[in-house]
Amino acid sequence: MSNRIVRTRFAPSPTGHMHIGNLRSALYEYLVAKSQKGKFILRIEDTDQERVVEGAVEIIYRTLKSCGLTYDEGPDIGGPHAPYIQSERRQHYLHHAERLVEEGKAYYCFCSKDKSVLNSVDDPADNFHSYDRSCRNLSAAEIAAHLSNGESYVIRQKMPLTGTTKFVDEVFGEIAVENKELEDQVLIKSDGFPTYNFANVVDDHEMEITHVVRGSEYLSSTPKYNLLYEAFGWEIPNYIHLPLILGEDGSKLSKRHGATSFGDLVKLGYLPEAIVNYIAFLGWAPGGDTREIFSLAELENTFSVEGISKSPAIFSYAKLDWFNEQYLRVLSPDEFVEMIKPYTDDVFIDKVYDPALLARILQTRTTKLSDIPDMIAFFRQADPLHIELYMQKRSKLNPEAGVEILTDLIAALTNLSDWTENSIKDYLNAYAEDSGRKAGQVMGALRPSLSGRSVTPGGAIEMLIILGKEESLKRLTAALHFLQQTA
RNA sequence: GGCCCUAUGGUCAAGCGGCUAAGACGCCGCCCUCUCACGGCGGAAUCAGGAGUUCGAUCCUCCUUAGGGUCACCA
Repeated sequence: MSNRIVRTRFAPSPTGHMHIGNLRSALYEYLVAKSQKGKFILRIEDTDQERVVEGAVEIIYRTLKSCGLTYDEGPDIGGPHAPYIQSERRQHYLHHAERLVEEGKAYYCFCSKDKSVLNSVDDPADNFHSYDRSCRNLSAAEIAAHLSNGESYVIRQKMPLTGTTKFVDEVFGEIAVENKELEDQVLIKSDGFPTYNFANVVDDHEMEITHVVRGSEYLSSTPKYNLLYEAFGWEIPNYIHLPLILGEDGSKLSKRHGATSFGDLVKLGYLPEAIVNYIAFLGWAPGGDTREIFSLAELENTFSVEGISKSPAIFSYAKLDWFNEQYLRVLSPDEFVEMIKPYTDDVFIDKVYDPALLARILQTRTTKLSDIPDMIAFFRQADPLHIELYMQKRSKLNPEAGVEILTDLIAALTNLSDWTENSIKDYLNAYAEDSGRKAGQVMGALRPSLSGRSVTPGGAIEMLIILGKEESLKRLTAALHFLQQTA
């Protein structure tokens, strides 16, 4: 077994979006396999026909692709165990279940759905009781009678009534459960489809999955799976259960915590690489190494199961922000220009602007791409002016000084023929010196006049360039009029 | 409620019987600086509680407490 090639699988159900928890499972499944030169398999679990969502499978493909989690076998690329979609594997399940029936390890159950479902879901009296096993010991004649009536049925596994089932999880250690806690689980549903529980075991066995990696919400049902493996005489896989991801309030991460799907996060302008890097660290740490920025390839080299923690981790948007910033910062200027283009184009629309300069002032200031429009909206249209903008203690700027500075600068800049950073900078510095003002005061008068804001990305000079001479002078003039009328 | 799991700063966490208990995010302060950022430096902040075991417990055991998960013809 130890020499066997490691095979893991990501087995999502096509629900229409990729939840962060699912993606984290996929990532760890990938890493468990790839860190040991193994194979990573994608399998679609669509046994619940009532929940199939159009286009959901494509979202799964797209997400894995943009995260770099390439699989060695899967529905769209095939493989030795095709098909990789459970609904196309129907013939793989029934005969296995019937074999168990023949061997007396499973039985037909004719009880109504209502009976078994209502009995077990939340009872007002807070009682939780499982299926009463009333069909467990039907006689052959009774079964034949039900069958000839055309009654629908499910196939249930006969669980042992006594004893305990234990297994060793690679993260959580030994887990033991009393068999009497386990109910006679349904293997085949009345629509003929296998349950997830059953299909999962059959597929994992047939696809030779060696390491089952999944969230710890499956921990307590794992003994049921093991009992199935044992009933078939199949080898039980290694288990690696992952700690849960919680929302900031400590409850299971869900929509009310904000964006919780990969697609939502990308839409907000988080880079896939940053998301992957961050969720790799949710529930795992590389031990002595204090680095945090890891590419997927580096994770493949560093990852080990020993680093997985048992306690649940809280998903922190603040930390994700930091990761995203790190990835944004190390982009080359050209890459960054390309990346923000859709957002900046949206603001400038038909106006010409200098994308490279804009990118330069944004790159160290951007947390996530979707923040950009608000940060630069004033380039399109300045915010309304307020007199407070011209009252700055540190630079000793007041409205009177503002009037003087603007008056001087409008005249001078109008005559400045070389509208470039260097030339404007030289002029402004000279002006500050000549007029006996601090540069901060001059710039302090320009910033709000050009933007209507006291805080802007970049400095006054960059704004002058991006806005262009004409627009700049227009805004400065408007600001001067505002000050003259208000002050 | 039964069963299962978890417990180091606000968050992610290193630690795996002996340490002034790493590091990161966030927060605060200082420096840099035309604002804000970036960058640099510094600071506050943690072993849930109680019994054991041991010469010695963050680390091992038990109990308590607090969280979480699970009890479907959903995955």
